[in-house]
Amino acid sequence: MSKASLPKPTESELEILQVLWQHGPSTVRFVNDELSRKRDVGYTTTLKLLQLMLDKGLVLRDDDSRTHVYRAAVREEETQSQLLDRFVEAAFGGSAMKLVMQALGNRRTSKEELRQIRTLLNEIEEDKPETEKGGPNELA
Amino acid sequence: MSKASLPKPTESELEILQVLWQHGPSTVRFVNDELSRKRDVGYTTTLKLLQLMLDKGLVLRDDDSRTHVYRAAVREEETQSQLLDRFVEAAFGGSAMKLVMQALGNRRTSKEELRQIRTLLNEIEEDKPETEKGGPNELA
DNA sequence: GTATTTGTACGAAATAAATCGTAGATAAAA
DNA sequence: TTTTATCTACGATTTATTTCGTACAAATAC
Repeated sequence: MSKASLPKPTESELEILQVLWQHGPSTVRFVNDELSRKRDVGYTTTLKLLQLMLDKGLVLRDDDSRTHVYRAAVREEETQSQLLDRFVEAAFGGSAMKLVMQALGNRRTSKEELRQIRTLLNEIEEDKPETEKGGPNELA
Repeated sequence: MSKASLPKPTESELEILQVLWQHGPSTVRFVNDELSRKRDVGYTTTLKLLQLMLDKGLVLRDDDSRTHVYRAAVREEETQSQLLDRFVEAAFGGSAMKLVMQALGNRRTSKEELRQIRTLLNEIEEDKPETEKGGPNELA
């Protein structure tokens, strides 16, 4: 299995992955511009990060032209799921329920969102584990 | 506000906080024994960590007797909430909904847990925020 | 053609986190 | 009392992460 062998992205790397997930394959320049919208980052810092991520296998790149194009090598939901497991373990002592309750309790949730969750709950309860086999669910 | 000024605990520090939250005020020895159940940690490592956490204000200590007793200086739910915010931002691009959906979707959830969530959803919808005020909830 | 801009590579410094060893004090055991 | 165990303090090392400077190649502007 190659999945599990990929290293957990650091927080900075995650930021970059977010950009790639959201915008698709991008140049260093573009990624850096995106990151710069939030905080101050040097161009070569972003470049270096992407190079390290390439080494780690977190991204792939097309270097046919001088200006390289990077794209995510890991899937968003998979990565999130993996990080979520670690986070639940670290911060909530393994109780995903506690986390969900807090996430729901601590912020205002719209009617629509509540409806979505109810729908999901129903699906889970109806115990139809093979609704969309294989891949992660396509919700939200 | 002093709340927001407390630094975010690292992963190791969180492990220690979990012990203190779960067992109450504890000696270094006890904390270390607890941590050792999961992984290999040297006694002085745990000691040092607790000392650093004291500096940061994450724990308090009673050093009346030679064997110091440490206790959490931050509340569990507050800390979790704070970490949750950061995590949602970092890993889910700010979408708490995505996180909840994944947390629910990606693992087997018991009938009882589903019931609890439904109850919470009802409370949220009915807009009665004071069901069980004050104390930590007894869930999970 | 020369200068300027834009790009990659990569070493190295700055920062943060975790781990451990050793010293010295106190307490408990022998 | 002497020895052994337990405890705190704290410096130093290791490892991970982030950030940046400099060199140099290629493209673009003048």
